Amino acid sequence: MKRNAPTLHDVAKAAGVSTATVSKFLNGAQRFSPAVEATINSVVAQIGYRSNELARSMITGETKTIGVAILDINNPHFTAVVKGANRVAIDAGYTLLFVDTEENQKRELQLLDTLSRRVDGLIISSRMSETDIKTVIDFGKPLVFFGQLETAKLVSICSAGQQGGYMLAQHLVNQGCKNIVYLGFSKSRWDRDRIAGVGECLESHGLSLKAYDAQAPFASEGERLCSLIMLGKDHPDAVICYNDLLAIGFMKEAQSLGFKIPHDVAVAGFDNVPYAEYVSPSLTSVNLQSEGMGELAMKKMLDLLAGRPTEEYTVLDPQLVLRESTSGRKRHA
Amino acid sequence: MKRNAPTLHDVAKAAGVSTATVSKFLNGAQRFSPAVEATINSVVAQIGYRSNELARSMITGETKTIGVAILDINNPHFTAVVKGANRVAIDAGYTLLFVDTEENQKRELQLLDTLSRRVDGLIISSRMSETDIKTVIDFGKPLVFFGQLETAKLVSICSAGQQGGYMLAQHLVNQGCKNIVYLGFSKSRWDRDRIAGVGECLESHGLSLKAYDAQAPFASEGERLCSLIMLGKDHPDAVICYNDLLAIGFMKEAQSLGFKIPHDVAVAGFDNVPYAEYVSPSLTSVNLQSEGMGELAMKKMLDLLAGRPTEEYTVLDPQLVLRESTSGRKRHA
DNA sequence: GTGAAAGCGCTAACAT
DNA sequence: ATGTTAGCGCTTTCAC
Repeated sequence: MKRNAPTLHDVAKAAGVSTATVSKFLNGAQRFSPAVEATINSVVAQIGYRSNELARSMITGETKTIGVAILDINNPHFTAVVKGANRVAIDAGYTLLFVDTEENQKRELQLLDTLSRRVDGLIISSRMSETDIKTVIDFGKPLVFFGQLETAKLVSICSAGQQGGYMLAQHLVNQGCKNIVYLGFSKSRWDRDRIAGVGECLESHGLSLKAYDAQAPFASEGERLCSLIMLGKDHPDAVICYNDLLAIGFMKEAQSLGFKIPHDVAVAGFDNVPYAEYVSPSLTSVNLQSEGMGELAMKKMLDLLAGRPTEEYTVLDPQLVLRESTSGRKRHA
Repeated sequence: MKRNAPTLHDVAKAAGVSTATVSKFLNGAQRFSPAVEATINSVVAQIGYRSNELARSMITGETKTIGVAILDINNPHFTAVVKGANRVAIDAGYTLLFVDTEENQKRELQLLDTLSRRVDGLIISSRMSETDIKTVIDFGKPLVFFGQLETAKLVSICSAGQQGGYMLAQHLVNQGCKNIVYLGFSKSRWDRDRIAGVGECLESHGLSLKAYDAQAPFASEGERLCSLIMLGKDHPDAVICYNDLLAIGFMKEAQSLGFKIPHDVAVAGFDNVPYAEYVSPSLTSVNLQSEGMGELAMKKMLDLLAGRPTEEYTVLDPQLVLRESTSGRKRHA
């Protein structure tokens, strides 16, 4: 364990050449005589020289690193996004650095600030205001954002939540459901789209929609709100949740309360998290292509970095994934 | 969107003072006359100056950032570790940077190398060889490792997997199970401990243990291996899985095959992931304190960074979390 | 209190 | 093919 790491200078001196030579050679910017190259190589190996990336980045202005800010690393939707982005980044020779912004929403801007200085670009999922987003834009780094902004104009990606909501509602109506409620999470940027789609569909069938609002998109909130939703007079025959986590919690509690799913109440969510398949009954969900969103975000980032043109606003298609919680039939293979 | 960010120099010039003054003031290293301070403040606000952390870090040698390498961000165990570490880091004024090493095990060393150059310390969860770990140690950054190493001497943390295994086995024996198998994941550093604990307990009861090995610690592997385990002659009456994910997959498939859990076969796992509570039947698990591990790792890192003494090797106590998959009774509140 | 000047470790013209 | 020389933006003695 070295205390003072060897510098380019040390290598140059030991190899009897100039720092410029060592620098160029090590960066593959230029070839040198075999003798020189060999000497440099051996010296590097000998003294265990490793370039100081900080100094290097300072000059080149490049870190070969992309920052990804996610809301909650415990949420499978976000981890899937990260997985997708990571894969693309690695293939392109970039490293992904993540920060989890949930634990400290107050410091989110500061966190992004810190992150932005260490990376070449930022991929952000956030609930912050458009004003704050403007601040982030002013950090001056290429930016890819999840979700559509009203005022700010930037590269962004989203899933067609409205269509997803419509699909889900249509499916439930087809199953004979008449009294459908939406268990939402209004703090999220996506909530509005989803409920709008559901509402639009129901309206077209002459049905009305009642909505509840969760404080957090967690299973525990689904559990908490279940009795409120199910133990009033004429309980709903279907519940569409803002996400799968809420739905999973809701299902558990509903079953504890003695309801049969989907017989007494059908339940569905959004995100198609892996666990949707493993709960009982398995959960019908709208696949929003979480991983695909991550991949796409990273691809757009690479476009931005390379100065290639990239579509400003991309919408991914949702897909209904039918399972037992709304069908009662054997789920599709 | 600024192209060239303003520098300390710009601030100094605009404020009519020297760069040294601005630097010292902004870092709170020294007080100046009210007039000067006010001018600097207003100039900074005006031109939107932000310190270049790269340049700063280059000199101070500090980044106020800790790198965390995790095996798979999709695994709830690891995300919990991250959550715990993140909380402690933020409270101490540090930022956490994560990398997911799964996608590219071949490049893991390189990834850690890249990461190590940008952070003050490294917290690592890895399956790499002790030789490779030596290389990481030579990066010269403070290091906290999850898991005990045989040769390398470094600050590390682990859960008492052996005790956890013993507890689980004892519990199943108490429930009357006689034919217990272990569905392991031998590539993991923890697998050996867990099976050892299980084996030790069974041996003390004159029972033998059969073991299977998964290729990955995922639910899909649990599903895949289920028929192999359950459809031979005299199937086991209890299956202890390396982790909850395997157990969840196994349970789903076992139920598809017509087995009742825990009546026909009891199932248990390790990690106590959030979803263990939401599957049916709910899954008995050994709580390894994932979040606590993350917190502790970060605390040790802070000790290291501050030059405080810290226990070299810490073992966290496991706790059996009893649920329906092994008890048949109503689960504990 | 305030500033001049010397670097941190590296890259990038521009020589030679 | 190799070296010289400026910095990058910042901190930090050490003067005044």
